[in-house]
Amino acid sequence: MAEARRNWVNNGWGDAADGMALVTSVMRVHQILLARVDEALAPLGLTFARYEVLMLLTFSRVGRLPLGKIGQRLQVHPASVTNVIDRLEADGMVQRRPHPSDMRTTLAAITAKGRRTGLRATDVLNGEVFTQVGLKPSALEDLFDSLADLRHAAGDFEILPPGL
Amino acid sequence: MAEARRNWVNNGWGDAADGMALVTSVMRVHQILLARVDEALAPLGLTFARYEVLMLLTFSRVGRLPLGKIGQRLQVHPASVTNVIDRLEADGMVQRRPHPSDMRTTLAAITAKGRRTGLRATDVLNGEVFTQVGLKPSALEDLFDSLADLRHAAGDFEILPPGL
DNA sequence: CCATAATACTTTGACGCCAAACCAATGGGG
DNA sequence: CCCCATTGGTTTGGCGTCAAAGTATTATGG
Repeated sequence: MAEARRNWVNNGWGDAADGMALVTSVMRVHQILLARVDEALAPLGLTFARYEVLMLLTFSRVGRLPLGKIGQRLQVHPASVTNVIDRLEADGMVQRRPHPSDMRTTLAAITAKGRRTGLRATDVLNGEVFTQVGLKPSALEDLFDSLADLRHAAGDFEILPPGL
Repeated sequence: MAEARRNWVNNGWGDAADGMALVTSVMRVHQILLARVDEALAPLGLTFARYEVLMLLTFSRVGRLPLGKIGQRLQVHPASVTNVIDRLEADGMVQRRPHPSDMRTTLAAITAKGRRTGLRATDVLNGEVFTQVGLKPSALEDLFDSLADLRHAAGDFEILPPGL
């Protein structure tokens, strides 16, 4: 990593070296954290993608959302949503239901098993990952803020739910 | 994102809220940056994974490395290396060669086309991504340092090449 | 010196992500 | 009122990642 940065500078790309190093760094940290999360979730039959959907539904008022809404909130492609919901449904954690008035849209409704599993997954993640990042609380907050700056600079806008 | 953090606090998981927010944030930033990079590289027939291999070979003394070494340096699974090299070889940017003394190992050797494409890709990335992260240089460095701290806390050690 | 362990790569299979093409249903504008 | 654009999901196909099993080859210990 430091070596790559050196190579950049030595080739006259010094103005881009820090950006390159940052991008590489983010890729690596992502890889590390995702591995930690997925390892912690594996015993519950979940992945991070599935877990995110479960929690999104858990925190929704009625425990059900249109697939499209899920994609928007989690910022993933519709095809990915279809895929994840397929698997959650196969595991009985979610159920597809028709939308009462719009026959185009499909609702994903979380089941009792889905809620149970999501709750247990949260306990595991809180204990094994989220509280074990390895940075002092203040450093952790600063890091989050910097990443938020980067997201905003990239045009990543918050999609607030109706009523917030 | 801020909403998810609120949900954590409201459920008595306040001690894990910042860690959760950080993990989510890293996932999102990774998604944003990878999309930027792959979009910039697409016209050249490259992806970030392929680009990394190309640059690793470019900066190696003789332009050739054992596949296993590539996996170690880039921190990816051997199967991923096989996969990426397959594609680079199909595009004529790399060539598999037998190791002179150890018949088990395969060397990946970069071709002239590989070097050309890697160089052009670097120009594009430097101009369109690495210098356009959207943070002040100082903020960018701080962010990199924080991520480095996190990596080190996670036991991510540098694998220096022989002679550094 | 040979049987066994370790190393290097490939294959297969599962998962995630995205783009493009494809249906089904809704909703305007003529 | 009907045609057509838009919206919502699914399908297909391509790419990347990893784990586990399989094949070769090298290295080692009895």
